[in-house]
Amino acid sequence: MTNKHTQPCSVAAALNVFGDAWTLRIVLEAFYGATRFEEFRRSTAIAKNILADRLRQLTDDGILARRSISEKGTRFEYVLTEKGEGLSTVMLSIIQWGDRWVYGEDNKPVKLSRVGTGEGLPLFVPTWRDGTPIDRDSLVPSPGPGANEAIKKRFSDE
Amino acid sequence: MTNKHTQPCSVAAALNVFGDAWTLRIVLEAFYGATRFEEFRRSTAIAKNILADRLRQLTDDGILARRSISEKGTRFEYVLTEKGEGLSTVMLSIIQWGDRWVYGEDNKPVKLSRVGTGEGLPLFVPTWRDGTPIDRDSLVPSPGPGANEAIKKRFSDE
DNA sequence: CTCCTTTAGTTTCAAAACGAAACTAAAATA
DNA sequence: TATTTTAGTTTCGTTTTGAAACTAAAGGAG
Repeated sequence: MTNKHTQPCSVAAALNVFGDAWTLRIVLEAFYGATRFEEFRRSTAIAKNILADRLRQLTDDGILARRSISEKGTRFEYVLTEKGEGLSTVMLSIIQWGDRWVYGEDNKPVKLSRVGTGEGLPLFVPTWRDGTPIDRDSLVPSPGPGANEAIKKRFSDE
Repeated sequence: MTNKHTQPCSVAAALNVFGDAWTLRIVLEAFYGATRFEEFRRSTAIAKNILADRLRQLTDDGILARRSISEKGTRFEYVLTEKGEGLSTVMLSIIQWGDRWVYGEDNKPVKLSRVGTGEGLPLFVPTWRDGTPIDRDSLVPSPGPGANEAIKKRFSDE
């Protein structure tokens, strides 16, 4: 990812990390437990050169950590860092959106449940502290502590 | 997006819709209230040909609806459909991840608050019904109602 | 009504990214 | 020891991107 986005915006910054066709797919497989190069390749059917590149990016960006497995080996495992685990909310909301809007609730390809209980993944809806769902028109953006002049100008009056 | 992903997977399907550098950035601006071509272009600094293409995709994919404004005009507005509004959870979790892991909580460029009260956007964490946060190792994937043979084979025993 | 600016694009063309296939080399397995 | 698997890299044609120039209609100013 060649730092395409330069504007101060968390979504832009996030897209510099995973704004492409494969990165989040790889992260999903890591969530499902994949750790090895061939594991990622088989489960996603991504081309090997692209996979190698993305794993390098993800490692550079601190989402995955690459650890040598078996002394003096050319074998490695890729494991999610804390920053990578932090993407779980993003992953889960994408899964729920795809289930609902692409496949439909009763046609979803994969079901996620809780180990032990078997309880299904509950649909989650972000809410305000009083429990009201956060919808678009209850939200107002304003310059944050790290805003630059452009952001201040843009969000001060509108 | 040339339906790059063919596997039955909600994340793969979602990436066919927004797995690129710009689409979610455009959707964010729509959330912030942008409706017009030039509005999207100014706020994102995207190239015009790319913007035109992405707006077309988003319209084709049912995320935005393109509506003529002012009779017999070549002026249009792009508004989020219900499917597009459905991405709000995804948008919010990306924003929170970027705030936390790219900029840092006390350096975020944009602050989101509730209209009226001014209440800040609460950090949201998906939980099981008993309130336990959903973490990676409490989750187990299994074939869903729309699973094909490949999915069944993959998730039945592991 | 006329000129100027804004909006909403399309076209062109060079540069960058993608991806299939072949190739490499070490390690694990039979 | 031979074969297969793993983890890549290299090559090269195809696709996508993006900056810049170009169109053409609509809106606004005087």
